[in-house]
Amino acid sequence: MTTVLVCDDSPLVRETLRRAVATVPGVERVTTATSGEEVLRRWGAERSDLVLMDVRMPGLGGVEAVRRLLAGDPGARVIMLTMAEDLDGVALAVAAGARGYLHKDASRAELRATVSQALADPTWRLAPRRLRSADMGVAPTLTAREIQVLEGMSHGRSNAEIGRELFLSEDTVKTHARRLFKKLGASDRAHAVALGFRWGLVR
Amino acid sequence: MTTVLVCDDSPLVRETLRRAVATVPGVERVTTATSGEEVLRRWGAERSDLVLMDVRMPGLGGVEAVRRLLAGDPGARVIMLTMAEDLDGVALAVAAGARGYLHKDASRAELRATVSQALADPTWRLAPRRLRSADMGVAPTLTAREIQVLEGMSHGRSNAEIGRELFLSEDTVKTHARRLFKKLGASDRAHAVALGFRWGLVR
DNA sequence: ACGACCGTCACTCGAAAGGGTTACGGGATT
DNA sequence: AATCCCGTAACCCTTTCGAGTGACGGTCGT
Repeated sequence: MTTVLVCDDSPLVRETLRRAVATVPGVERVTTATSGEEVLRRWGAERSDLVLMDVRMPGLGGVEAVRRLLAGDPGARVIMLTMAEDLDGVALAVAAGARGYLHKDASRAELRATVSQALADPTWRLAPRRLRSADMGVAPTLTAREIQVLEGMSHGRSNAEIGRELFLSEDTVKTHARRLFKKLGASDRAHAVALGFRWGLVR
Repeated sequence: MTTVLVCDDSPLVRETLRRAVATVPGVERVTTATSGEEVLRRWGAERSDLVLMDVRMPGLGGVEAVRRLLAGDPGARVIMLTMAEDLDGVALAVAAGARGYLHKDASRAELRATVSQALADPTWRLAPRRLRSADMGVAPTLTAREIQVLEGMSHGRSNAEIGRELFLSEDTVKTHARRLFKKLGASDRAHAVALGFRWGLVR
């Protein structure tokens, strides 16, 4: 019985991953956990062949979870999930024994390929993958202009200021703003900036 | 005789690093190499206590150089140098046995601190350095209330909504908002949310 | 060639936001 | 005791935002 355990605190990401992993040939069961603590708690009773775990989680972080998991079971295979370019987190997790990592905005195909390979080869290590966001149905695609406007907002610029910076009229900036709000599902600029950070669109 | 080996193909970077490392207390000699091949070639004759090596180098890359170096001498201590956010390179190098990494745009102080620590403690591994925050100092301290308000903003709530949620008047929310803006140095709520994410105050 | 976006700009209008200021009771700190 | 910060609340006043709407030329894919 080949099982994969997906661990992420965000229900949205968790479900997306679960569904994607479930389509990998050979995977018979996908279980989920919402925290590192839960993974450790359940590991004794019910092990998985592969664990996909978020680097950043509240409470016990992904790195520490990997460390403890491998301390108890050196054979466990873990792939870390990372939102943006989380250098520290990934490096620490790999040092702790994670087999590799995946960006959360990887395509479904890439995700499946990596999971498939990790399951097929028990000695598999680190096939880094960086990819697009659109395929996961998670992160909205903003145009270059919209991202520029969003970045301006994240720096505390007013629409007029952003306009001067980008040589646009304030009205044009407002149009871009409205469009990116709609795409992100944001109710105002503060929300948009937050979502931008959460999707890794801005830093 | 404590010696450090700096390996980078760019003369400019190499010299800068050499001079910086030379000022670390306890370091008696700093040698340089321009390629992974050179490091391996000279390692038999003349070992160093610590190697600083660029991840990206022409010919034998930094990752492969680390792998081969450690294959011949498992006790060798290597810190990788990386230009930008080179997730793949760093992860691979760490997997290959590198003790840690440093951004090339790290401050002199950061570099020296890391080298110093690596030399002092032979078991040293991965003291991740987040340089974004390094030059900013320390995160401002927000009160619990202020963080609640900031979180409300990051969820796209208006002041009135946040007030209803926290059983406060809108005016009180505005007061908290104004105070947290001042603490963060934010010009508006969007900026405040961005700074909150950058400081790790909200997620 | 025909939508579907994208980038650009304009106008209106009501609803928020944000600055300044004041105030008062309570902790904590000095 | 004096002071500083916090939590609460209110008032005024100006600026900014955001929604709605319309428009026009360009590009891309079908």
